[in-house]
Amino acid sequence: MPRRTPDPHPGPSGTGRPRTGRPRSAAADTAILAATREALVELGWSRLTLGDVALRAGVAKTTLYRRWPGKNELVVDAVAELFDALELPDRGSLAADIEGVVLRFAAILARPEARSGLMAVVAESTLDDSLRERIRTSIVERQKRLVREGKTRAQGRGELPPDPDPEAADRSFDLIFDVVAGSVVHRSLVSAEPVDETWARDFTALLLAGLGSTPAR
Amino acid sequence: MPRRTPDPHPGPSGTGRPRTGRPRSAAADTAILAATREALVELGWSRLTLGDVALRAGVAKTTLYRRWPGKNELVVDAVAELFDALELPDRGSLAADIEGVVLRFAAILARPEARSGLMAVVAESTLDDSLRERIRTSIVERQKRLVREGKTRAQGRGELPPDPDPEAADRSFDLIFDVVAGSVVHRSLVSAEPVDETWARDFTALLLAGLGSTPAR
DNA sequence: CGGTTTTCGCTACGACCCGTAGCGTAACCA
DNA sequence: TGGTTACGCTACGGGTCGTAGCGAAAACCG
Repeated sequence: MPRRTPDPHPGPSGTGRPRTGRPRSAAADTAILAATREALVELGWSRLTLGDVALRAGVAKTTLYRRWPGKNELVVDAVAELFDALELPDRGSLAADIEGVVLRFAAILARPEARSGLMAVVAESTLDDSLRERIRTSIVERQKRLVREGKTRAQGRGELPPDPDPEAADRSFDLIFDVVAGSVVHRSLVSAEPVDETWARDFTALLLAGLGSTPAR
Repeated sequence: MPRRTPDPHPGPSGTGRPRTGRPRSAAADTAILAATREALVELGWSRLTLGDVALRAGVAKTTLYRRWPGKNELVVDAVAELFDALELPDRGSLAADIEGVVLRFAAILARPEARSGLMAVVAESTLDDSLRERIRTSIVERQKRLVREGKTRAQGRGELPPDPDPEAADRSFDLIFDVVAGSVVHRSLVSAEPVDETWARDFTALLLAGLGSTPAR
């Protein structure tokens, strides 16, 4: 179930994991990550303690520290699993696809474990390069696939013009990703107002046609 | 200098602040808020302690607790002051105005005290209604003025059509605010890539014309 | 099978921070 | 000059941190 060796936290000696000796329990990994999300729901980020997580997961606190360096990395992995469920629906038109993925994304962000966990680790990552890299590979890069998929699909339908060159295409992917994800996150977490069908429709209209055309459906 | 009585944290007795007795030191307020930002830069959110802030500010820890309920509220106020410096430049066209405010907003977000502080309090606010309200009034609502100002200015120039009714105008304000602020924040903090002139230009083009037209300048 | 290696659960520990209470002093007002 | 509130300081119980040390369990290997 864990999509990669959940991990490492390279043991005190050597880099690669040894192939001899007692293997680590995979069940413990899933139990710990589930317990982390559960604790995030009930306690939020600041009151979440690793001792409590270990208790919920039914493992010793030391076991937890053998696998993750600390709270930050643990929560990144726990939250990343939530976003892996995201998929891009094929509803026949670019507008309908965008509306669909916006609503699905918002549904994940509506869950308390995602709300309190995501922003907290982003905040911590501003002073921790390795944590930032972990977020990048575990969450950000993994979800950019949705933009690539959606855009090429729209180009195949003829709804969007092809990109002039690959370099411009990459810039375009990154820009669209930040605009879509950023807008939904900001609406949901900062403005703290619901991302409902009405908002998704208005947002999609703005993204497709820009400010120039008549706003508000 | 503090734009409102920095606050309350209503004393043990009564609601309004009494007009008798020794008044609170205004200098202490500014010193505490400055010390908070300083500590955010050096320590980040998680390692910031109120004892340390009090030490830097040259006040007793108890003084700090008499004015703010806790770390969350203190950081909200400390960060809010940073965003009050934001202004909307008048560069003659809607596109130039947007590019300008995006770059100014990004410049504030580039400061370490804003980066680590803002996301952290947003994370905490997901389980704390009063904190969310404090963020709303101290930061979010205060900056929406930029959108209102920019949009009405553009309508005056004839660059944007007038809104059909006030209710639609409000929805439009909120939408644009979330898109602009959210995109810049996401690019800057989550994707962790620079908001430079190139990105600001690309973003503005997308916001004005939408995905339909040829992307990438 | 006995030996090796690594993980696991458990306990205990010093270090740090929290948030509050208590007290004497300082500043302002009537 | 009293009355009232803010301030600095000290001290405290309570909680969490991250680590060390131990014996037992679980895999691999000759």
